[in-house]
Amino acid sequence: MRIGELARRAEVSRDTIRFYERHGLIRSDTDPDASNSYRIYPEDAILTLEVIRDAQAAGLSIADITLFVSQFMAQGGGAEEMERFLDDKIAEVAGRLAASQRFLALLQQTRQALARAPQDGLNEMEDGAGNENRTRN
Amino acid sequence: MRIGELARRAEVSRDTIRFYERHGLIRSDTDPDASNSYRIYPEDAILTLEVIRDAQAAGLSIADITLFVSQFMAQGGGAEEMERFLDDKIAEVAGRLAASQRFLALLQQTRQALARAPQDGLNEMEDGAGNENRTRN
DNA sequence: CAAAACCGTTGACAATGGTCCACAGTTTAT
DNA sequence: ATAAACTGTGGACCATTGTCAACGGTTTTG
Repeated sequence: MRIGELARRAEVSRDTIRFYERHGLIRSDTDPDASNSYRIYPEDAILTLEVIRDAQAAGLSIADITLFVSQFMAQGGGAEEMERFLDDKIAEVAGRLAASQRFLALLQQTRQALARAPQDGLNEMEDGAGNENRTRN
Repeated sequence: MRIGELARRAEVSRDTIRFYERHGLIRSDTDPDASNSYRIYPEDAILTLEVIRDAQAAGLSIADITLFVSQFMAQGGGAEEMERFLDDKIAEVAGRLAASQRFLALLQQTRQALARAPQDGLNEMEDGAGNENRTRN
């Protein structure tokens, strides 16, 4: 598949694909019996792009994702270095997940309070949902 | 409290606090009966900084957090605009949360495969954990 | 009373993650 | 066969989220 099709199917821009490729996240080849310089992307590039999306949502940098994808897509023995890396990232992502859940709850509380009291602001929020307002600390 | 104490207690740098303040996330006052120009931060700035941390982990930009915090910390009637904003952010964060969970599972699978097969790479991963490898799509 | 630690302001710098533009060549549709 | 759509390359540019260095003033500590 060529870059345009990949871009359409994975819903990212061509420039983004090239950016990822420069950073080692995606791989492509040239068709040897072609006179052009067009690059051919494997089908699984779509999957890779989906993984990249999720990894970014989980807060990983391009550099980290590069490392992960190379391990994930490769056949390569287990290095201890890689184990440490994965353990680190698992802890990191789990932490961010917890923070996101806290924040989502806060968003939802705030939304509820707004719906209940379209007039007076949010101080209607009953402290029954983890909102211990430790103002005096 | 002055900036140094806030920085220590909330575990962010002074520069970061000033950066947030310039962007309207944090508020402070000057002590009127003081000859200096030192700013005084309220106790709840610590809470605000904690919320900022969670919100960032959840993927919000500074601009979005500014909007949210102003609504969250203020007494101000419910604008429909704010309701739309909150609904948007709830959807966004929920989406990222799901993506993060998918990615965390992938990380854990990869880690497991690495532990099980320290030699041969990951192709030992049995497809029994949501790894439908739709290469031909 | 000094020195050390703190404070505010300004402006430069940096890393990250792209996006855009101009150019020239290639393929596809009409 | 010709226009429209696609492709690669190179480099400039952008927003975001801070961080750092320098300067002069203030407070606290020894």
